[in-house]
Amino acid sequence: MSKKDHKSSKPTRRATIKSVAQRAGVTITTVSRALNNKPDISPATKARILAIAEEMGYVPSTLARNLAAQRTYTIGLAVRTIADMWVAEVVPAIEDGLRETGYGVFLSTHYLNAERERQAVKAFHGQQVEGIIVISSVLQGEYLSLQQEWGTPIVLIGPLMDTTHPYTVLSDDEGGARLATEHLISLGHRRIGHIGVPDWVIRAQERLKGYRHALQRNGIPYEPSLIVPGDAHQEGGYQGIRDLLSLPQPPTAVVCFNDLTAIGVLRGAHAAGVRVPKDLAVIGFDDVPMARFVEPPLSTVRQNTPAIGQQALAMLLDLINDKERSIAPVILPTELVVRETSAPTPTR
Amino acid sequence: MSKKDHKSSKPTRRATIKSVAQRAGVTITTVSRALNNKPDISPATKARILAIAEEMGYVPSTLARNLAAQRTYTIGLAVRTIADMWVAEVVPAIEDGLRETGYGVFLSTHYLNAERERQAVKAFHGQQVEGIIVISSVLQGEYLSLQQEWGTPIVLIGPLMDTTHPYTVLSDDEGGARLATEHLISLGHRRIGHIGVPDWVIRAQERLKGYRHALQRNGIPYEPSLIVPGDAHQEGGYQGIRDLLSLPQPPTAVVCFNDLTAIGVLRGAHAAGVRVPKDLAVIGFDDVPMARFVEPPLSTVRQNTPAIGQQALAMLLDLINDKERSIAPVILPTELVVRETSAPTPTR
DNA sequence: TTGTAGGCGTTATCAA
DNA sequence: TTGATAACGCCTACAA
Repeated sequence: MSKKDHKSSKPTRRATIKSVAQRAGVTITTVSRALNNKPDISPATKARILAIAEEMGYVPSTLARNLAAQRTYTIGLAVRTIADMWVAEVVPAIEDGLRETGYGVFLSTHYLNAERERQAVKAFHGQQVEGIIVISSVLQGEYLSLQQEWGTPIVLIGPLMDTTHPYTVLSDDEGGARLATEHLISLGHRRIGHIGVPDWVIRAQERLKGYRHALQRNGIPYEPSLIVPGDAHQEGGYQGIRDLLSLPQPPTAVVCFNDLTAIGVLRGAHAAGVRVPKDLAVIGFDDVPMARFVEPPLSTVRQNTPAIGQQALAMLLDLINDKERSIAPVILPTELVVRETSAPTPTR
Repeated sequence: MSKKDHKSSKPTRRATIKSVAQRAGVTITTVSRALNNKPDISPATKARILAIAEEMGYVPSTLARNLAAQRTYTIGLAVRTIADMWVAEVVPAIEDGLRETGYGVFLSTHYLNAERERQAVKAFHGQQVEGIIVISSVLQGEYLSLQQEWGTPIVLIGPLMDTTHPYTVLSDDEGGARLATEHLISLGHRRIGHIGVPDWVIRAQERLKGYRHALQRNGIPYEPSLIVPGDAHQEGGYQGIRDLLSLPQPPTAVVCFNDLTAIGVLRGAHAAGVRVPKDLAVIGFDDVPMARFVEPPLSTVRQNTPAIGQQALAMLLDLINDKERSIAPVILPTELVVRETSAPTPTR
């Protein structure tokens, strides 16, 4: 049994509005009216046509419909990768918000590669999407001109992006880091380390800023030796905590750029015979799924990813529908999640 | 600064083949030839037209092109949810395979809801996709007729599906479970429990079958009391192991339907004061990311998800291009991942 | 209430 | 080598 049996043996073409019209003995205009429940049609014929259409398995061609209407009801979604918790939480929010509207979603993955990202967005334009959302982007300073050239709204979200773009939604990273740091301070810690990432990651600077503000607000002097760079991965956390612990006066707590870094810290501390949270308090950022499964379960800061998706979509739809929109970025609050890696200082 | 500045200030309509033709003083036919580098055109006019098109920022309308050509170079991808490791591993494989071909991907999430799934697939048909891949499906016995009615190839993959559909790619669940069970047997275990899921999950039966075959091959009698149902979640594992441990002769090892079940077992065993792997060996299925982060790291069986995606795509493209295709399901091997929850029996 | 006819932006088939 | 013209499938005035 080959393909032929399933496909080619059925040379019957796809049902069109024309074929339905013929079968119903009316013109396509009438069928069109029935399908789009326009007023000017008798209930009887309408019902009859609908029944016939149903029976013939007729599904309107979006292609033709869109060509006529000069719209596509389609948006493009370019993501770093699908295998990422952040993306996995945002995309459903966008998709669900779109469900009611009848929009379709084109998906493309760019793996944080500039050329791929550019290609993906160009392909979307070729496909005549009405708007584009990019989740994590490495392109800098290109989107505004593309948006203008194409007349297609582009909204940027995600941990990596061109923050100069006028249409963005982001988490309050500064506030989140401040929350984390103040939590540790409230537990009595005064020597608090920070493991970040290289400077070019914009959001990292926000988080570092939040850390510094928290210290400042509480009259704790900022000490550069307590700041070490990481790499947003476990390795960086592992190495970072080793460095911090080898200081003459090591910190009693550490704020990490993200959960992966924090998990690296947990390992590094364990390897160095330092107990968490007894000897060292640790806090991450992101609340990745495995945060609750590490030993001990990680205290962290959670972003409201579904809300980010919703807001980004709302922004995009507003732009598509020519609604006025402030170009100020939408900034969403974060939430402290206290688990077991944060405890009072031993001395207290 | 409002949206207007970015979009509406550009009231110039999108360039069309017609406007390019006018500007070049030729007919659209000639322009079409120039753009699609057809033979019958003089190099001179071709160059001139191309230059003008470029200058006008002309991009052909995919909509019109597809309508005329009756092709869309687009496939539909209906997934259970994006926030699932299995999906997250398969989708990139499909996307990457498609990248070279110039096909676009429509994404839709159905959350294992029959009506949503039906709608998603119908929407794809409306969008005139050339093929559809459904990742995890609850629709039974519908796809074959849809495929025939629409003339659109449909390939099913994922842990849940209509196995009667002619075009499917799946993991060798039976073999995987056999692998897991034989691993435990080779460690000296003879009383091996099994925590499964309700019968209606087809793939679960395969896994149970693999478990039984392994016992049989090794001359170990099958004992129904060692088989308890689970729910594919932690709760089922937790409860299941409590039940098994309360047996007069509890098992020394347990094969779980999936990793979540196994993690539940780990908790249940811990709560009951049973040490893993010293008193009880545990093995899961799927190798979810957190499998390596639980304590102790979980032994499990991994599916070759990227290969599943690749095979599904290859199958779909073959069907689209009217290549002959066996209707036999493609079955891909699994791999044993030994970590620390499986150890020899204490008595040995 | 129903039908006619033109248009949406391309491609493709004939003629010229 | 170029141009007219008919699809493609649907929508929407305008007519009947």
